[in-house]
Amino acid sequence: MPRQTAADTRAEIRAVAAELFAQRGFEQTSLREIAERLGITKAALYYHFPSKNELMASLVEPLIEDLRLLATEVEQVDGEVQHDPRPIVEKFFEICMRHRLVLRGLVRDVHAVQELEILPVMVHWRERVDAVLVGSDDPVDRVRAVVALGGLQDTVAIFDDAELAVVREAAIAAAMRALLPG
Amino acid sequence: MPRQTAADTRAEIRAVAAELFAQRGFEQTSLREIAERLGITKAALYYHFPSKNELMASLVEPLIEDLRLLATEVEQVDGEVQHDPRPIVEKFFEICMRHRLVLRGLVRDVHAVQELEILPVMVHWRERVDAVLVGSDDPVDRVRAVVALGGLQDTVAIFDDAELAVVREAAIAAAMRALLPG
DNA sequence: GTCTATAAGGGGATAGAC
DNA sequence: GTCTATCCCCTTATAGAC
Repeated sequence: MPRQTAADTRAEIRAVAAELFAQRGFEQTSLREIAERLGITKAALYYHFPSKNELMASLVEPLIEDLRLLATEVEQVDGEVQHDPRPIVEKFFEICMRHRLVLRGLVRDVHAVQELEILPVMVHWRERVDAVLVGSDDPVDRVRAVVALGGLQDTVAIFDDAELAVVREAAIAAAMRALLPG
Repeated sequence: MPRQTAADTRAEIRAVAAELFAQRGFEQTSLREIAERLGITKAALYYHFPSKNELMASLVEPLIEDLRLLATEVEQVDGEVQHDPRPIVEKFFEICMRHRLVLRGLVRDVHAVQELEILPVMVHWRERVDAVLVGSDDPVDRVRAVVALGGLQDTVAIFDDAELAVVREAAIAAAMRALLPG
């Protein structure tokens, strides 16, 4: 079998891109630097991805999809039975963990998010999850969900991977308390 | 009196820069665009600020100073009497409000923060406030402060100015609950 | 699949006229 | 105080050879 297939290179480009994006943000990561790390040239990147935006979008799409799935899932359950917020909070934390490299990149550079037009999409799904969590779309209620989920997102962005495993339960517990009506 | 003094222009540059930085992040805001909005040229900016970094630093310094004051103040009170976390949380929220334009810029582009070498400083003061709030510097305890203060910071970044006045009390209450030992 | 070479444009910054 | 003109670097992206 070949030592290096197109699929391999594509995966390696995505991995290096995700790492650099997490460190510097999208706009500050140049195709030159991605290529240098892989020992290939910029031009070679264009064989695998038609543009830098397409490359970025291929990293962000799985996060968007997971948020969309969470929102639609919790809305269905919400309509049928009395919901318990804890599983939703836990699932949101897992999504942040799974996509933490991309998330750090997004937090560090929202400009790319605007260019890719994913900001409205993300805000949309977050708002729908917020509404289920607090049972209302009034800002005065929603702010509890913003503090809870925003606090979790910051936790994933601030602590390193080893610490995250340790603080997981305490972070979710803190978010649950933030959610309670005052 | 003159229609346009140096101090006026300097203040206008800072105001426009802060607004653009909040929208786009630091690196994505070019001197060209700042100059265009003011109806002057890039070169004219260099009469008022020696470099782009100096201009950015002049926006961020007041925030840093307020964080430093908060940290040193709460550490002194902490040593003398049993502290009540609520005034600290309220003061942190006020600082976020006062510097919300700069804060939005920082959240959107941490690369400039690295370049200006203010990230270690901010992390330093945040950590010291965290330690006072939870009475420990163990990550498992500290994460409660990260969720609480991070949640407040996200609130200021997400809601617009009109909404912020309304959700203020609910946000602080949610942060206070996140802070409680689990 | 990857290369070299190059186009086209934006960035920060400076010199010197007015 | 602000201008015009310019420098040099870096960026994304493309054409065409191998």
